[in-house]
Amino acid sequence: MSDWQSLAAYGKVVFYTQVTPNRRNGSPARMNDKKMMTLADIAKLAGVSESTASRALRNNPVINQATREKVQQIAAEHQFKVNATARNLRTQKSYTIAVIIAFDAKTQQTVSDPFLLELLGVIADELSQHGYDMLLSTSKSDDKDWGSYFLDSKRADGLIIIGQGEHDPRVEALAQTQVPFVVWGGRSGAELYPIIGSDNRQGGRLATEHLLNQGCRQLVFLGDIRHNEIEQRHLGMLDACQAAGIASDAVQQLTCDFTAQAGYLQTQQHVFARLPELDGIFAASDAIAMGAMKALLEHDIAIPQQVALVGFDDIAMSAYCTPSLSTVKQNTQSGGKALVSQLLARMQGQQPLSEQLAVKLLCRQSSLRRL
Amino acid sequence: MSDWQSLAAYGKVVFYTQVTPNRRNGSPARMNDKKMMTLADIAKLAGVSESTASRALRNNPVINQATREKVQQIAAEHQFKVNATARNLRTQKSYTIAVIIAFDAKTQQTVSDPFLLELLGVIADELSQHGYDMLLSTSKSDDKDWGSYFLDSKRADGLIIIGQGEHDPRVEALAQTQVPFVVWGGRSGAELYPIIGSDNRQGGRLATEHLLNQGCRQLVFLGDIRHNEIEQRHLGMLDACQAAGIASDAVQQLTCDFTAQAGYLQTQQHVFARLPELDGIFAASDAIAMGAMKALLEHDIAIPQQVALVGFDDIAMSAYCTPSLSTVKQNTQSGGKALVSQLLARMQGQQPLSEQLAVKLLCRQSSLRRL
DNA sequence: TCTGCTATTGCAATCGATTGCAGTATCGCC
DNA sequence: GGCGATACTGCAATCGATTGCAATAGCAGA
Repeated sequence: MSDWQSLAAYGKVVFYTQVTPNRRNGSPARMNDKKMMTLADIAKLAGVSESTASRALRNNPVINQATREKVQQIAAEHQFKVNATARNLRTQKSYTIAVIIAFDAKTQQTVSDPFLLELLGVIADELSQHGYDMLLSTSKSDDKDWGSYFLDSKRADGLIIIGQGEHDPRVEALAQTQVPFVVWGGRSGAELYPIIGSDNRQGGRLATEHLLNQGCRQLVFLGDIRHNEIEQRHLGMLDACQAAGIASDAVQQLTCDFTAQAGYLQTQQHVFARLPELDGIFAASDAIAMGAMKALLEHDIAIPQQVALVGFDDIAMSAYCTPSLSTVKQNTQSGGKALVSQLLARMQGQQPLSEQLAVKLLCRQSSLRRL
Repeated sequence: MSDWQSLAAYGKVVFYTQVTPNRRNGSPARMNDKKMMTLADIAKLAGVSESTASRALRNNPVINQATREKVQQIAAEHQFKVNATARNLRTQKSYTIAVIIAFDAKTQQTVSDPFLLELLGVIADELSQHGYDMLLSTSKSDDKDWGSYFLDSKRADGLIIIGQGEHDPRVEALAQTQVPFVVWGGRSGAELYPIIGSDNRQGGRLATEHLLNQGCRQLVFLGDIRHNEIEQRHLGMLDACQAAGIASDAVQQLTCDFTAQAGYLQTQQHVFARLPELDGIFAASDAIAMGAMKALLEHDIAIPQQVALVGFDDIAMSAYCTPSLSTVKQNTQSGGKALVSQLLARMQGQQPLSEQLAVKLLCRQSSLRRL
């Protein structure tokens, strides 16, 4: 922001766009878009009643085949589109799912974590494949509580909540409702709603086992364990240590936001002090890991020889930093699919399911000591 | 995808979520959410007519202050939310803007470029601040043409089209309509619709001047100039070279998608051949630049001493790779704001404006030869 | 020719909120 | 006490599509 102050001088360049008079209404004979076609117009043109027209357009077999085709053809000719609002009102459905990206109240920043965005993309595709539109909301101006805003107002038929889910009272509240929703995140235990997420604990275990295999003995965990998912990753780390007979005080946990910057700062402030004993870092996200990597490299600490580093997520950049980042890959593809299919199932009154998706360790340069 | 085949063995773990009987309908006395409150219910409870209730809720001053407060209070007590569908139908507005991320038909991949996603976030915030909902659509299943799908069906009141805009016939077609829409991208000349974007040519110029200042003389441009924005960046590069009296054949342009992978591959395949003469690379995006950086480092080419590198966008990671990436920063904040405000203005019948936003060169390690 | 079906189509109510216009108090003032 | 103005409220139409139920026509079988 302040970065941009120097630009005040530039100002911004504004052009007046040349506009066509907008009366390019096709050939003179046809007057296509006079006002806006309604079903009634189509019915009239086809010489049938509105009800017949409606049924014909929806391909209701009770209507004579010939009639159906005729109506459909006329509708197509006039590029008639059913008014979604009217339909929604009548049918009491919106064919829309609201996706809510909830994030920290403190770091009032816009959705940023690359992983979440990747997941978001998958969800978008998946929803559209099922014929649903997607209403996106970053719960910044969230005085309005989501549930009622989207559901009671009939803006959406269901909710998908993603975003690093610190225990959110609003979600708990939703669970008391019969609102259909699913959450991306980590299972904390006995939630009353379906949670889809990676097997974070297993991920933490895999990453840590790998670090231990590489000979690391003094570890740091970078991440905020107040978040369910992160807590699970941390627990997985402890699991692995315990299994390997490593003393629990050999693992230090440093709280850290989901940004490269946070990873960088935390590393500078707390990690260097523990050198040279410290020899392994497990970061709760790739962004954090990349920040840590930067800090380490700046201080000429060899990665992975001196300190081995593993991240989480496998964002696109991970393979392209230097050294390339070892990480625990989350399967966004099946994650997005699961979220959508569970929600849809739930909307049809089925029993809600939680799913925990398998993860996979990708060993790259940042942690592989023996080639 | 194939990455995941090995996981078939894992399968996925599924839990049955324990569900409360859902009849936790508050205290026995009050029965809140029997069916679903409607305006009529509120009116009845308040002892006024529907029309009065409606006006009261909208704070229409024609209604007695006391009446208004009473109705509002009752509505609040019962957590009544106006049915958006009904309102939209009646008022013929949806208070919704559709954001369309159009992308290459060939690289059928989901929205991925970090820059676009950042922009998307800003737009989301901005829209919600103006009281609009945001309908997000990745134009993958785009047999349905956007314009009619969203506008004619009254799903949205306006369109924002972002995504690396290769000349898209669909956009041109939209311009012939009176559909309100704005586009993020580069000006190609005489568009008939408002385009908001960075001053890409200036950006290209700045980046190139900087490279030349650092002593580079043989340059490569990595990017697909069929995209307006990229073409402008390339033109800016040529501008700078010409101004500096550099022969135009000293600049080679290599077509490249918007991914780190593409940047990596192109660098491997075509850049190495031109070493050691080649001494500067200007990449059309930071992702591309990071791919190129990876390839260079793998071949032990010193950055910036041997080859200096500049990207474009200033995505979050740019500052945290090693060496940190010099880049041309686009101002997503004002970009998003401009898109929204122009669209809203246009929807109110105002003359559409195009805007070109100032950019800023950030010199970091990847190009700064003298410290 | 009459009855009973079946195949089609249309009538009219409905979804829930908004709003132009008309109706009813209430009040001031002559 | 009477009249017009002012301040509120309510009636009823409307937005555009969907759908239960009734209506009509056509046809076969008795």
